[in-house]
Amino acid sequence: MQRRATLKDVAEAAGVHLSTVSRALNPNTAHLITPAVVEKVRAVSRRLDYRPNAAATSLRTNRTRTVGVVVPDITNPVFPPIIRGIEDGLAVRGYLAILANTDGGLDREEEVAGILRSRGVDGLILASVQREDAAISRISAEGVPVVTVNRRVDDPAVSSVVNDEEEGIRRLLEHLAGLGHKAVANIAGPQTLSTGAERYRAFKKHRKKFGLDPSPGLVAFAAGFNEHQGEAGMDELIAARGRFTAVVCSNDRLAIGAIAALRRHGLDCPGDISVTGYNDMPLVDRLSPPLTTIRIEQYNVGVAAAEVLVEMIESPADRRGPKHLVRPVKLVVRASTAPPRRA
Amino acid sequence: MQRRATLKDVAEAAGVHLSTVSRALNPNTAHLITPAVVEKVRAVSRRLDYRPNAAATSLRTNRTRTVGVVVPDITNPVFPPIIRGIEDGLAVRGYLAILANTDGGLDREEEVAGILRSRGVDGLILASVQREDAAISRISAEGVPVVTVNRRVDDPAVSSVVNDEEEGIRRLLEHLAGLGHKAVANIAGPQTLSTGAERYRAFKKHRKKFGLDPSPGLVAFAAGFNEHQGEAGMDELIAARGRFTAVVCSNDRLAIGAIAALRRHGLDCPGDISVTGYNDMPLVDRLSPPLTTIRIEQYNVGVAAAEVLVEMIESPADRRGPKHLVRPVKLVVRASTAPPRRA
DNA sequence: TTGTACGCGTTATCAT
DNA sequence: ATGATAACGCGTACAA
Repeated sequence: MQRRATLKDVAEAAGVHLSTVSRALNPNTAHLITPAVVEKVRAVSRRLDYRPNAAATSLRTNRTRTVGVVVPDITNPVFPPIIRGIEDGLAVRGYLAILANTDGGLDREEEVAGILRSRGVDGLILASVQREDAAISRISAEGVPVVTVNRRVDDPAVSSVVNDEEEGIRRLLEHLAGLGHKAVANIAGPQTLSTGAERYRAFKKHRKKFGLDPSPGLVAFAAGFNEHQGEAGMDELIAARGRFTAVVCSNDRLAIGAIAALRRHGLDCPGDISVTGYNDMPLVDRLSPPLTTIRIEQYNVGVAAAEVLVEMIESPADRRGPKHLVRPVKLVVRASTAPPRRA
Repeated sequence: MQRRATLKDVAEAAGVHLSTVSRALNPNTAHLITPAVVEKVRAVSRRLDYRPNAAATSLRTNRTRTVGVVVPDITNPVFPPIIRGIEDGLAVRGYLAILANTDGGLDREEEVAGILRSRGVDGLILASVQREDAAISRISAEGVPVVTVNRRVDDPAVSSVVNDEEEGIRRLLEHLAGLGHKAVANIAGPQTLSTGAERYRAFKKHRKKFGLDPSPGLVAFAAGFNEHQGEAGMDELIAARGRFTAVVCSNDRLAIGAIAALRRHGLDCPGDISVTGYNDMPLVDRLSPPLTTIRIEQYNVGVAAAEVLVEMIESPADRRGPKHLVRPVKLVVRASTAPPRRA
């Protein structure tokens, strides 16, 4: 493993001073140098395969061109497309992503953010936040560029890129009402997460607008966005003995669990009960039945978050207002929804 | 954004010399310092929330405690669990992962590896390699710690952590033969990838051992590990008009496509044709029919790769032999396989 | 046991 | 237009 070439090596080989090389190689300062010299330096640098030492650069500049990306769990199918968008969005701007998982814990998130910060990341993209997230508010207030993605914190000072939750739920209820459903139940997600809370709020609001049965027994709250909680939620709805012909689930995984529970109770989806999801995760189009759901622009949400963050990083700290982007969503109708059975 | 505390700040606050602080805070050198002083320094350091500047440290030590993780596409459901294993394996050893996607291109992989190296990563974990991968062989030969995961390169000098492909295919064929199948077709994966090649080799070998029909018309080669190629492969098998009652697919995504093609041809799985996958990706247990497949220890493979890499990084360069780990696999029988229909 | 001093590879300021 | 030089924050060989 031979030593990597440094500025000094290039300078000696090119017969100029080290600082001349530095300037010639830096696009922002190359104009200060005689074109011929620039050419020569470039040639030598290429010949020696010179690569700037990132550690030295960031020691000087206080920049790493690296950002921390924090997710609850990369294994959750919602996140990979978002992460991919983030990485691509960062890459075109010359940034790299360090990825970390928190498993949803608030303290673990703070710990991870700390580790990332001491590695000198230029900013943080967080998919792991809860609505009340004091640590994140504090970090952001300290001037660290931060943007949340997919979810947001209640504190409006923290930038975010999220999906149009209200419109998604509205479209689902419109679809179900259009099919003739009068009583639509809801398996709501965790209310500590903006996604769970906003979808639930939208559910209540638009249920009323579409004239659907407002009985409180038609709502079950899931403690987490997973299949197990979806099963439990459906069990709860059935045990409450309310009458409903459709269930809006706060995300796809809850819907998958809900459908499994229906099956366990000898009920057919969509024959007896229609079920909807949210997110349009990979493979939900291949389930049985294929899931009617809301497609979010997972990839674009990621790209947008990267853009917002890089802009924050590269703009002067003083005129950095928080930015809040809301991405559009789309209704995808598949076979898990059908008109209600005639009474 | 107030300035972060440095060694100097701590030294002044503690009334000792900067180098004393450095030693006191470094576990390897703390024993050189009077316990009382160590205590005091630690206290002050905590009070000032001192965090070593990673750039400065790595400028001195030539270490970043960061490794590059290169995958074809994080969006492919096979990879997230592996990546999660890698990250957890790295984290406990104090390393962080920078993630990058290549979309399968060999030149893009080399480019990415270059970017990562110039960021000073201590090593590389590659899930993206092809069997012939000159760039990787060269990088590894230059002394950069490298380990491939899930796949391997033909060059045995490059360390790897892979799954027991032969045993997986053997178990599948044993299962199918046990059900009474006599003619089992194969949708083989890309032969440029070790997974595709090894599974195909094992298929030929064990097909013979189990006395199954060896007709060449019973094999279709897929150009990629995706649903689309699975459909095309099944179309090809059907068009070839060979007789078979089961199809072993080189991975789950091919199997998903194959089942879709069967349906398109008016055939039932497993009624008319049994189908098997490989990998046991998330959600394949919820498909219709739930997929019989081989479960690989995705998470553990990742953890093992992290271990191997860190060991390479931290052991003296001279006695670094390549290491090759093969992880066991498990047959998971679900509903996509059944006895052949009576002739 | 602790202090001194140098250098890691850059960027940026100053002078020429 | 280019050269000299200080400084970024840390680790460590050497001296005391």
